[in-house]
Amino acid sequence: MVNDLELKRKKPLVLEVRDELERMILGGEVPAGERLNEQTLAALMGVSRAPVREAARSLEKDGLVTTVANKGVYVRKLTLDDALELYELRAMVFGYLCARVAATGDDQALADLRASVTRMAEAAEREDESTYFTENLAFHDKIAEAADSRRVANLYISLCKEVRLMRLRVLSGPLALEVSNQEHEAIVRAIESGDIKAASRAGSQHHLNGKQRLLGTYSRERGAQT
Amino acid sequence: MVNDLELKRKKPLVLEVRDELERMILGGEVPAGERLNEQTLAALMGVSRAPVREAARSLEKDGLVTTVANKGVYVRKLTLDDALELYELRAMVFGYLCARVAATGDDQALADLRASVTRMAEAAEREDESTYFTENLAFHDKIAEAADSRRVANLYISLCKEVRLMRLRVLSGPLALEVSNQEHEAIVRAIESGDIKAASRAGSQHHLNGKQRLLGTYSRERGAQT
DNA sequence: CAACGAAATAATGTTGACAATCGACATTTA
DNA sequence: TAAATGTCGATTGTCAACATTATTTCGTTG
Repeated sequence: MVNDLELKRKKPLVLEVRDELERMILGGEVPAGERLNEQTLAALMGVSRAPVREAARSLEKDGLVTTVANKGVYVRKLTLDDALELYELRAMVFGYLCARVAATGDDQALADLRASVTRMAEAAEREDESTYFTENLAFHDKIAEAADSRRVANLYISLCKEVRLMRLRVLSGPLALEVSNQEHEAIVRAIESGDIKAASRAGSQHHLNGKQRLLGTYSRERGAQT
Repeated sequence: MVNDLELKRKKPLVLEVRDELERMILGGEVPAGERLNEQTLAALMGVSRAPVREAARSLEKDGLVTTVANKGVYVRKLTLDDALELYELRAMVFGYLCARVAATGDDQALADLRASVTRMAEAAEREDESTYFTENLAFHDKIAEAADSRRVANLYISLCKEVRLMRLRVLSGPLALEVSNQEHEAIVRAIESGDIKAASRAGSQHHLNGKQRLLGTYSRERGAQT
């Protein structure tokens, strides 16, 4: 079976499958707790089970799925406590990354970060949550890249994906976007000033504030439901 | 005792292979940077290539090996900078774990920790580095367990294994053992007192001190070599 | 003699088939 | 009727063989 999709593939097949699965999970196409059937997925993507297995193991590495022996892999279900822990862990790691960026100051990276903040400000102005969401992810990825520490950067990116499992739009409403981007602004300023401690604090605080926002939305939802 | 073997066989084959590979790597049987040949290892252990592949991917998850597409998996080679970063990351994560143990205070766990410190003190007294080394690992694992946060605990255990890739005996000499165990004592005291901040500080400081000890041995070695 | 290139070699990537295992349902028995 | 047990179906775990890719070797050529 020769199709154009096969001709298009330059990347290893496992990565294709991995990205597709990740997209399905983070996009919410498969609900949390759902089991991923190997041969069903393999047939769906027109590949064998082996790449699907490997991709699933790769996703497990990022905490997106959990594997149970002889039973299969399940989309991870996050409890509120799990999420809160992830926020604290992310805060620590992100603070570290920001500190490193401040220490190794790269002009090009800083310019990119500034531009990203500007784009987010514009999106916030237009109340364009979708664009803000995408640009927000890119901003954090840029900092991870600029920190020049692949090990920690990968960890941070993993943690961000894990959090997305909850599928909560903590950043909703024009005010939330505005406040969030002010924190980005503070982070960039701290990095620009070269103040390592300040950069660490600003980075940590950003995610700790996110944790508070999460708690806020949760208690509001619980209050509204009951 | 054939039954014991049969029962042990119940353990998933992949885990058997994984543990064996991990032992070989951390034990130094295969040097850093060496390529792991799939079929050679498979033949060596009397299994197929599939379990070896999966085990290798599992080790990659823990940062012990790196995979290069179409080339194979290599035992990870740590630079000094990598190691220093790992020490800082470990310090943050361990501080978090200690804080959680202090917050959730479990009497049984605390008793175990105290007993562990006592055993290390005895080993240090006897200048029994091997026993101290083993008990030291167990002590840190116990804290990770007691923190009741599997996600972070797994991360911490991974980081510890990664550091061991350098195969440096930072803890050598009776004085080093003594000093190190005083830090353990301080950690346990902080946890017992329920002072969350103090526990976090003591935990972090323990690994930051380890970082300094690492730097010390490195500069000494470099000085001796040149 | 050096340098380039093609064939040979050896390794990983991928596949389909077989075996082991688990959960569910049916059957038997007290 | 309820508990225990046996059987069946579905799914993961494992294997050996094939395809593809990277490396090495060796012969040819400038």
